Amino acid sequence: MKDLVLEDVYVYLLERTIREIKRDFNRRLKATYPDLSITSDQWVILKRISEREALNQREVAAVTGKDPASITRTLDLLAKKAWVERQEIANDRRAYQVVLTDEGKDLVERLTPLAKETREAGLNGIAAEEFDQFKLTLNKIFANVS
Amino acid sequence: MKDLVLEDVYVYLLERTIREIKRDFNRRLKATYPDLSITSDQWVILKRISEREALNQREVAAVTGKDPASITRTLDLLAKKAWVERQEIANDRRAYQVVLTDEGKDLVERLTPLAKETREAGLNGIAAEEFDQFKLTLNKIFANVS
DNA sequence: TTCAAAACGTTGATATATCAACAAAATTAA
DNA sequence: TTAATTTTGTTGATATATCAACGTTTTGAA
Repeated sequence: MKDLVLEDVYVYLLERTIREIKRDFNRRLKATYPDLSITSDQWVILKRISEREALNQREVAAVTGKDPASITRTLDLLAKKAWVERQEIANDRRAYQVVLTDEGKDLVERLTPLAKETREAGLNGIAAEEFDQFKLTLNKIFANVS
Repeated sequence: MKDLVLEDVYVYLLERTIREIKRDFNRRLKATYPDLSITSDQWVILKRISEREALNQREVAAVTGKDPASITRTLDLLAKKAWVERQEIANDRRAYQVVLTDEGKDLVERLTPLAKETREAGLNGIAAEEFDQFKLTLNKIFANVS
């Protein structure tokens, strides 16, 4: 096989981009809230929960694109920090309803602008059509390998 | 902030795509070599080493886009499997030269077609110009957040 | 209704990522 | 040359990903 230039290995490009996006978010976080200890993965979960009325852990996994096992463990951490609660569901004793505490809601309020900044910084100089095309290709790749 | 449709959250799109690419590779691996135990991260490291004459761990980290600490640990695993060796460097006692064993070289030979398949499967139906544009945008995002 | 199958969440094992702290060695500056 | 700085790799702590196995509960089919 002919060797691929590193920059043609798109898994590499994808991974390094994600890594930097997360770092960028962490930098902004630390700059604004130096004492707040939250990872970008935890943030995504909190944010997604905040956007729904009610959802169980399987649904949290679905809307974040994460594994149910990871969700279990991360929710443990988030619950320990008192940002989320697991509530029993009347008609299904297998599942929990996951909700934000008041503190969790407050946190989401405060951090949402940072997340927005991170997003906009990443998309700086990229027109809407270009971004649309980008998502299109990305989704093609996703569909191809799924 | 106006809510983002999940499919507009590009970190989510990027992550799920990477996840599926890795899964796809694992599926092909298991189908062809059911008893071979190697992760896609380990594979990338082996492959990159195979492409160079000589490199130390810091350089392995660089060409794979990974953290030196991760490289240390993954090389431990690869060495235990006798696919790589750390060789002393004459004029620098801090560093190791990382090389493939014969077994490692053989493995790379055997798995390279699978990697190629995975790559081509992912890019199926995506023209060269479209892929170029995709990389362009991806690199813009990377540059923006770096 | 009963029983098999599916759904939901948890846990264990293993691999990896990240960051900080560290030791040893090499390099640079004074 | 000596001393400060940088480089290289390792280790520890913590978080997350993945997959399999599992217990409990619910659902669906016979």
